[in-house]
Amino acid sequence: MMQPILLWFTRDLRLADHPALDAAARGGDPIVALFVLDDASWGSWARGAASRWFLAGALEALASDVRDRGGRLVLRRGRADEVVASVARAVRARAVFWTRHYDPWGRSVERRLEARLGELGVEARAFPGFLIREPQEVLQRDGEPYRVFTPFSRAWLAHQPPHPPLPVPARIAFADLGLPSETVETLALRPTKPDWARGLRACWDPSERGAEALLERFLEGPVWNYARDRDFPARAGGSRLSPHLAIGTVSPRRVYWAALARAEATGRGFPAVWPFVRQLVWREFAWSNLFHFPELPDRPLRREFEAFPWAIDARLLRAWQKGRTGYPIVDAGMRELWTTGWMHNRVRMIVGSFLTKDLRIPWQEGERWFWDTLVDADLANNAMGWQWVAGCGIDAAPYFRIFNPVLQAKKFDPEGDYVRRWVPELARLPAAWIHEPWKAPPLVLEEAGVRLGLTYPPPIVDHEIARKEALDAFAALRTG
DNA sequence: TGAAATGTTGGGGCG
DNA sequence: ACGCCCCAACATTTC
Repeated sequence: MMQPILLWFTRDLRLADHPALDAAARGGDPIVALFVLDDASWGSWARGAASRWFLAGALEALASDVRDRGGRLVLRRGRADEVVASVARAVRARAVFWTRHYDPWGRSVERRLEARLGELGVEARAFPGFLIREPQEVLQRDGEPYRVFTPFSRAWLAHQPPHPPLPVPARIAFADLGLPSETVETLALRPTKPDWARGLRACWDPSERGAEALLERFLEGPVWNYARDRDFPARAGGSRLSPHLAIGTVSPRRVYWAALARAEATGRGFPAVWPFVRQLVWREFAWSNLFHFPELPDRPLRREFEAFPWAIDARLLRAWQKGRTGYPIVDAGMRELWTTGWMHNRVRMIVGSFLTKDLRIPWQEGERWFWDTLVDADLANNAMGWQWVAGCGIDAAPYFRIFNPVLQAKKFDPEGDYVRRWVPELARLPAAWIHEPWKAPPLVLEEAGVRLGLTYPPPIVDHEIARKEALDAFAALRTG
């Protein structure tokens, strides 16, 4: 038998627009498909629970696609560099191909792997595919990375248009060499004793086909109203592709091209899809940030924030996590997250501001919670988002930008539909009071069946006071 | 990808 | 008729 190519799947669990797979298939060599569940190399940033659930489904779907082509997706756990090298040796691979990482942990795994493969005399080739552009491509004139989104996006757009996405290779010679393999079950990616994944199953199809369906649905209509609808959490204005982009069941380039092609085909042109494409560029910006500032997930990029007087309070943190803060829009968001593994982006900003400014709990606590509970948990997006909302990032909201949860709710959930959906104990309150039930007249509360402190908590902090305290804390930071 | 505080303007009530 | 005041509406500044 010809020497196979070992295809190490990472966050690229798809067949379409997969440069490493395409290159491997092109030569006609047999391809051994391998996925390694490696928690150790990522340390405290090993995948969280919700994204493990999503991963399980994506692996099953990919395994099925590989099986349909005569092969078998080999599943292993352990240090990826060790496992990949040992499988490469066992199958006498000619080469190992994979999709490149951009986070510091993945990059060091790759460096160790390259060294091991070098010793074995096996070719090692890393391909793009996780991002549309490489982070090294989009730099300022002086070679420094951009620190502000707008100029980054301008420069990003000014580059040559990306290549069109690659189709699924017509012929892929996936091999089944009878290698020992875990199963998706033995990898224990899904919850068992308390099965909290019911809401996730109802929401997501974690497969390449699921991603394709979402993309098609989105481009059939919602994309044209994206700019108008995206900020209203009760509307289905977004694509919901984020978990697929995080795990690679769709490529960002495919999404980008599909949007542009649809704009073209319907005679609308680029501006019609820019608000949506812009979100893809934000993702590129986040990964550029992480690539150039590898401490992004753990340390504030504005170092003075190391000295910020946080107010750590486990009781308040738990109330936030459980969606029992007494601020309906915050609680709705946190419960949507818990139930579905996803939260509307506008609401992510509101709950983030509430945690870091109103409760003055360190942004890393929020980042951790999101990391564990989001199906779309993405190291760069998550870290950048939390640093942004806390005011310590490089293109961050100024420290004094404190969201008022009631005003935000009235503005972006004017009828209260979002709150009604996720905080059912308030569902019968009229829109006038639903975002601040503590101000509602007793009779209104009674008619809606709301008993503050019993059926729904009173606010755990007073926003007016918390806001002033946060500003004082920031002032203390500035004067040193 | 804010919100609150403060300043300005102009219409209208009223002595 | 006039000046004064109030205050809503809007703009600007500040946090």
